[in-house]
Amino acid sequence: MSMKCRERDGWVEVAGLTDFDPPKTFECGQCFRWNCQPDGSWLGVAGGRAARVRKDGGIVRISGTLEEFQTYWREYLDLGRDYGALRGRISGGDYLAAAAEYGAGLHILRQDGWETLCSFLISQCNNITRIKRIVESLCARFGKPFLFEGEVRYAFPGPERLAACTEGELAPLRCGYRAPYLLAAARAVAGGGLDLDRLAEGETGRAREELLKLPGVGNKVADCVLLFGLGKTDAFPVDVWVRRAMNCAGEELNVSALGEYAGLAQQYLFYYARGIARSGGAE
DNA sequence: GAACAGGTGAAGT
DNA sequence: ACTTCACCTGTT
Repeated sequence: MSMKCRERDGWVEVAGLTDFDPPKTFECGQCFRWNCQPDGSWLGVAGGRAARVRKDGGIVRISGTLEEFQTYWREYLDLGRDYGALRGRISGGDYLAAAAEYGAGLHILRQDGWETLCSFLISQCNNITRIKRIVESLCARFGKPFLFEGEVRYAFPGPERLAACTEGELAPLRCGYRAPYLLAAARAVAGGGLDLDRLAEGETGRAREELLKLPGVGNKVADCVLLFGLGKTDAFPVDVWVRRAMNCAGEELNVSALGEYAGLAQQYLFYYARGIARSGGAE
């Protein structure tokens, strides 16, 4: 897998990415700030900046400079990992094989831990539309504004900013009983009691234990934060969709045997199960 | 209007 | 250890 990049007309063009599919990556439920635009590009905000991503033929285009690509987007989009090779090593029966085939091109984004924690606290018992609305509202109210393509966008607010809020100030977000969870998480991170960067460097199980201490963080949210926000590819979040997929997959699928990249298998299962449901098939 | 939606935590068996 | 229920809100 070789990747060739060059900068042209405000975009970075990357050739040779045979296993990166923007729609699958942005629609597989891991992120909430990427949206498909009328022109077919995906517009997103991450790391206090914004970009468009698109793929035409075999060329992936990411707006911005080569410098920005090399220092941020390349890692964020996890373009250096050979997903094709990983997929070849996943084994767990016919259902998982079909799911992996279906999800080929999906990448696990290397998102910010704090943003991921907040996003998945908000996600509980919620649908994607509302999750996205609440996250955007949170950013618009408390995040740092910046210009992108002449329009104002908002960075995800840092833990210090949120820690300074009262529950009343969060009320307009309409996130209901999740508001106190956000505040507690913000205070833990801003106060230094919870160091997400340090957790990312340590062992998955240890990081999980720490996350589970937060109110509103159970197994599902903790595993999503580990996988999407702390780079722990062995984390395996189980939600309603994955549960359904696992029922279909039967005993051939042994989660504990999936090992270091169990999380990738989880993403394939999630995307497959939900994709089938959306296209009207049985679960 | 009731039921439900990508969960959690407390309380009851 | 396993089951049931309330939790805030928006949508069907």
